[in-house]
Amino acid sequence: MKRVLAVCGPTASGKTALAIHLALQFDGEIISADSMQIYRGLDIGTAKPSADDMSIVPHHMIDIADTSEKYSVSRFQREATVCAEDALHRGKLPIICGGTGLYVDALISGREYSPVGDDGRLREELEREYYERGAAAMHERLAAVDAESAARLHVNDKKRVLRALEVYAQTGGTITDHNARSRLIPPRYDAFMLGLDPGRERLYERIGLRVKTMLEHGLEHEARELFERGKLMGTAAQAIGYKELADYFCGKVTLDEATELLCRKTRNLAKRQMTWLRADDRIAWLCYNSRISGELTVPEAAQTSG
RNA sequence: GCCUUUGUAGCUCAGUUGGUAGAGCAGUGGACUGAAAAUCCACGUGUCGUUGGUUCGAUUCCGACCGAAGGCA
Repeated sequence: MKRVLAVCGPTASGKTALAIHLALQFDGEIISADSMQIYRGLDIGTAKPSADDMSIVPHHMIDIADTSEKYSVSRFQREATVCAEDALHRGKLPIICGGTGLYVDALISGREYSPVGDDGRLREELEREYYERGAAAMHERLAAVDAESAARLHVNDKKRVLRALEVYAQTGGTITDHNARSRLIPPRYDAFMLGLDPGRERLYERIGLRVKTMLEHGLEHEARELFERGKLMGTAAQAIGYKELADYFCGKVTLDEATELLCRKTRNLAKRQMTWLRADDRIAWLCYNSRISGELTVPEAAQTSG
């Protein structure tokens, strides 16, 4: 089976630096699996690799969408697979590097997403009904057609309840069936997955420092440009940093408050990322040593544990 | 110096007409199949500022003291 490498870890754990070292050592190319680095213009706030980094090692799946576009896992799966295949054909080692666990998994595992996407109209309609009739009513409706999904999903899990209803309405089949079939598809790559875990305390400290650096590097200016041009829509509007600063530009909060919120949201994100990664037993966790700069060397990377 | 307000969970604050207290946020754990930097779920003992008094019983009433904010001199 085709072999690939994956570098996983929460935000600010040093993935980018490690991936570049590995790419240089093993003649690899980096495939970013990050739902926000996808977007052109979200540079500082997403800690995108520098132009230098990208000139040393080829990077894929970065700057491929406009911030006004919708993006989705399924599109990522399609496009990133093309990149990985292309790299393999050229004899390069694909190194998947990114903090979006769902995207990493979408590329490695065989799992396929439901053939139907977000049909704007239908989703709008479901949303409207959700507000008119309430969460319980929608959950009950799901239970009538797909009892398993209903049992699995919490009544308040609006996003997933609505998606399950959407899939049923468009395909006539349940998402439960689709998922079951999807699970049987073998993985598309033999992936060796490395995990980076600095530990909670150190991670939070690094996040604080990173936010400070981002602001020094002009995050406010970058965010203001996008904000004033009304360019942040859909998925990109969810990007941490940009949305907090937008509240500041609107005068809803002070810059200090926005900064504090930015740090907090990033910490919340890192925690969720760790929850996702911990549940993945394919990951080999690295010994995270005292080199907190993130400049891990390859021999250190080879010292896997767990 | 006097008067008023105020002191309850890491933070912001509810509350108990006297029977030792609860929300939001933070934090921790978990989930996650076309929004995933999103979304959802679970977890709340803290000398109720200190110290006397009244009371069967006080965080709740009264006094003193300490801290904070405001007002008057």
